[in-house]
Amino acid sequence: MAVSKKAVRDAIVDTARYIFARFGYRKTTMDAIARAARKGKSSVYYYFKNKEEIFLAVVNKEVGSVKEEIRNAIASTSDPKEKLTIYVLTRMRVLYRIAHFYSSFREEYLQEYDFIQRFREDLDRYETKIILDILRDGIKKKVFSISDPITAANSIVVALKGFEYYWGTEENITKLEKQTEDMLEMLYRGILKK
Amino acid sequence: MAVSKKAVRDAIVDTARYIFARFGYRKTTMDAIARAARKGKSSVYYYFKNKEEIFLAVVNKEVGSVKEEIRNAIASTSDPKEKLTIYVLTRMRVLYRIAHFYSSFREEYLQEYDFIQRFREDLDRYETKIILDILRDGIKKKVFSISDPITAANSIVVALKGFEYYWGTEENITKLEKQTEDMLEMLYRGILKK
DNA sequence: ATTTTGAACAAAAAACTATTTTGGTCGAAA
DNA sequence: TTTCGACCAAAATAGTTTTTTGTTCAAAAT
Repeated sequence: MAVSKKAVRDAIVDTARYIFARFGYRKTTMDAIARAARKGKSSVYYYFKNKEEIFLAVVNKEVGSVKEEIRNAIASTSDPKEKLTIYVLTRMRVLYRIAHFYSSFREEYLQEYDFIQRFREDLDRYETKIILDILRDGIKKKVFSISDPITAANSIVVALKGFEYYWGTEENITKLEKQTEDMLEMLYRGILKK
Repeated sequence: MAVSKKAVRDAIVDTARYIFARFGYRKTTMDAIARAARKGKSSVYYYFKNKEEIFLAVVNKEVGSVKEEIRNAIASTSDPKEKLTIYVLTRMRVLYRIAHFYSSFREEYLQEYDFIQRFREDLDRYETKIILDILRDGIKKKVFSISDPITAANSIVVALKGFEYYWGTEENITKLEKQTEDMLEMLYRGILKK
């Protein structure tokens, strides 16, 4: 056992990631994955039950990376306002980058696969929880004034979803970053006169 | 000329609306439209150049109705805050209703048709303008305090887009209404402590 | 003059068939 | 324990025929 089973599995996941990104789910073949991983096709089946399991592994790892990247970004400060800003901006950039990396999926009928739906819901819950934590911390530290943090967190998640539409069309991220900062400013100050 | 040419045209548009809603764009046939309008297939061509022109007429009328419904709704008050609330809630309800009426389009690959894209952009500009007008009026009336109303209007449009995602999945509108009101509350007050 | 329609036709979609590719299995070899 | 060639059924693709559909047009009806 020169290399561990897990190491080979991980290597396959890493190469599969590029194949999936370039060809989408449907047009990616097991043979292509195997060849890219310098393995026989049936060897791949020694590590994975089927195609869906490979894809799930890819997505799982991707989600893990996203969460870690965001976690690292918001760890840089303890100021709630700053933390929320960094969270929202990082989230926007990371998801924009991923949407462009997996660009081939745009022309695929994604809603067919219901495990995608489940991942979205999972990510939504994760987002809501992070935001909620930041909001609660901000309330405790007397930075935020929010009567119902859970509701507020949900609203922020919904509002951030609005950017999704532009990931496909908008080619340069600068505008989106500006737009994100603008929305945050509004969120902080509100628009009502005191 | 018992009935005007325009009247017949309008009647065809009205019946075509239901056919398109039930079958989507691609699966709607000229023959089906003609039969539903109690006309020979070639008679329809006396009123419309082709299939796309009929569909465009349907969409145009729909957009007109939406705009009118919203215009009527926000005419009920002159208070800026109330007006913005009514606008956002009405918009949510109207678009939710339309998304459900044209439900067959969900399984159609809509992005193929670029005239749909143009309608979205048109509606976006319309929305931005309405919101901007309300914001400016609110500033003048010392109800709102906004440094850059154009930017704020854009941000609100983006945030409202977030609801779009739920039109397909969410079956009862009550949750969405509640969610909309929550988001508005946050928009008004902001979350920062003064 | 305006409106309607049946007949006709090219283009597109659908149905069908033959062929190839692909996901997945298994037993043997390394 | 890991790799892989051989194999198979199912699915995708390519190729062909048949049917449907969008559009035109000249003639008939109003």
